[in-house]
Amino acid sequence: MTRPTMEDVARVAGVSRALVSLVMNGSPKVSEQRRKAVLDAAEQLGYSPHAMARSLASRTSTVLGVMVSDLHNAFFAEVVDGIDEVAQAEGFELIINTGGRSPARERRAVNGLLAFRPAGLALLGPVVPPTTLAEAASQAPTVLVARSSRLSTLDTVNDDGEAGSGLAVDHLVSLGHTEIAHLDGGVGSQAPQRRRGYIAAMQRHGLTPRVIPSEYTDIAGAKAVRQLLGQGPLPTALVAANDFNAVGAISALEEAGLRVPQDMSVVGYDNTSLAGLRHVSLTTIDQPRHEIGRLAGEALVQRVRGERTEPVKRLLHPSLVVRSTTQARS
Amino acid sequence: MTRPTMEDVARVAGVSRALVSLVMNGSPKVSEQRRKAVLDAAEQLGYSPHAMARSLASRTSTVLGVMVSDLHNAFFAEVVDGIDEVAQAEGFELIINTGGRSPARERRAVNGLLAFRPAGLALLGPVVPPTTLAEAASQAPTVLVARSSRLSTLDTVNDDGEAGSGLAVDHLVSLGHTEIAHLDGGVGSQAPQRRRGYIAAMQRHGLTPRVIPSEYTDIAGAKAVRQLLGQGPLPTALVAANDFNAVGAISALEEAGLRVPQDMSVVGYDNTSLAGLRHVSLTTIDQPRHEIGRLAGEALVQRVRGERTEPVKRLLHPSLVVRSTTQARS
DNA sequence: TCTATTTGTTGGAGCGCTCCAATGCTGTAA
DNA sequence: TTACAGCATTGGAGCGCTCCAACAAATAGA
Repeated sequence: MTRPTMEDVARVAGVSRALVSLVMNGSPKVSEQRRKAVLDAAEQLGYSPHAMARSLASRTSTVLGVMVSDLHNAFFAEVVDGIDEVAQAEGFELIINTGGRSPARERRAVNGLLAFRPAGLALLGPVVPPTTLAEAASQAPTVLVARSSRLSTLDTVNDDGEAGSGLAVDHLVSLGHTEIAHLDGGVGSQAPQRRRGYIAAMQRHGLTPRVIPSEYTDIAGAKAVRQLLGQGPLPTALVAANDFNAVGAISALEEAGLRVPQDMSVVGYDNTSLAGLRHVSLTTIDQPRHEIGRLAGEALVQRVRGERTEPVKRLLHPSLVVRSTTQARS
Repeated sequence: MTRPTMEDVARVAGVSRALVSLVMNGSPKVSEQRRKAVLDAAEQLGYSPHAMARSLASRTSTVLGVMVSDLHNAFFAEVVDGIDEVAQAEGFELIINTGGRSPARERRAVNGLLAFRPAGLALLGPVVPPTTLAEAASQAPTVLVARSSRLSTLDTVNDDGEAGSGLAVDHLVSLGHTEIAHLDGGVGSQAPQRRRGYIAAMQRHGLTPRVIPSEYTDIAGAKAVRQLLGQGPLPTALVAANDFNAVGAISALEEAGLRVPQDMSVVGYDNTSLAGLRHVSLTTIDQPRHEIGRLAGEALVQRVRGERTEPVKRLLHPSLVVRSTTQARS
């Protein structure tokens, strides 16, 4: 199981180890004849360079460390996919671990990544304190996803949750709605931004905001609606905290004999695969998850290459996806 | 940005580099006094060992390579999560890349992982030909997930798709159903197993199988049902290819004025987050995704440690999750 | 013709670590 | 006293590679 080394290839090809190194790195100053001899020998022996030895000797790294706070979450899985796309295109490898939402575990995860002296670090939805972020950033170029930070050593990439809620409100207003309530995401990440965006948009339109406490689950969405039903005058439209919350809300509405969208329009948030099902067909706000990943990857690569030293704080524009749960006010 | 090395720590602590190495690896034969001096020096300098240098020098690796054919797929994301759990517990790191469902890209992905001389390799849903699998397995202990192989050098971990469909049929039969059709998954992975399981279970109960061609999407599920509606006598129950297919089927049934489960029982497959939504509340078959990941991780660790040399072919038992889309035949 | 320059090739040092044989040391038995 | 453990500690070789200075050979310029 012991694999051939550069030394072995050199011996078979009848050249020096240094020449093999040049060939492996595609140096132009190698004669065609020798290059062929080396490649043949490598092929014959089944040789491929040892990435760690190369990294050690060259004092460079092609590894990007990725800490995912929660891989269960489809959002992060798609972000990783976006980072991976850039990494593959630019010749980097991803080394991933997860933090399990606990600051202590997350810290250990980040240190585990740093032990590989990665070229860069991407932290997806980290829950560690800012000092830990600063510490990480001092060891390797770092990009933060789904968490903002004012630290000037960190790049950040985020969805503009405020703008997203604004889009939802604008859409409903354009359909003639004026009584629009928001089912709040509570402690969920991005929930404050979404609430602020909702309130700001309502005020911009001269309407009165109405925030119903809820959470990022379908159960909570249903509960919030049942509560709303017992509270006097109903709104004609809902801006839900996210898609799950929206689906819960819709089923509670239907149970109460209200039809969506005839009696109530509902907008979700996230454009999960759920929203696209024809059975659900939910009007929602699309967060460009893959794009977020790609931008995070690109930000990292730029820093690693020294093409940029200024921090980048990117706020991505979400977009409205109109499906069948919204219609003009009757 | 250049980090301290063992040499630096040794100088500060006033000991040799070798002693620092012993301390870092928790050797028992180091005096308390020196150990403390070393740890203090390390702390002061912010030193942490260089994982790649360690790996190179010790000729061992703590890296597990994971090739995911498709990270978009929630199934694989959860499997990775399971592998990660074992890896963290056993002191391994995961290095991940994706194959994008193309054999050529997948091959490159696997070679990229092998360049790091990982201790083991996990291939999740690979589409490469068996020879490539054999090649990979000859370089590092390898476990295959969501793909079977008779190769004796490979461990495999799979869900028992045949048993899963069998559970669905048994459940429906126990509810008094005899006209049970299967919406087939076509070219989807595991679809043949599910079909075979359905047919075998029907025959076991002395019933006539009826397979309707379809696919793993809600659109296809709806289409298959519309086709079924125009084809004479209806079954009273459906075993769908997967959850998405089932949801599509249900919405087509409802559009046609049939109620689920009163007029038609429907069973899904996969127990995705979708199925659990109260709005959907789909009776389905649960694949132990996390468990699959854990077992894959464990299989790998065992091989890496040399605790086992025999190949392991694990077939996990899926389980039935009864929700609201099935009821006794009226 | 002889010296410069270019081109292709090579040996060796070194990346940060581990591991082994060898070292000095203290304590105990003869 | 000498011999011999037993123990903590150390120097050095080496993991597989890169990179640099040095080199021989071929080419160009005078």
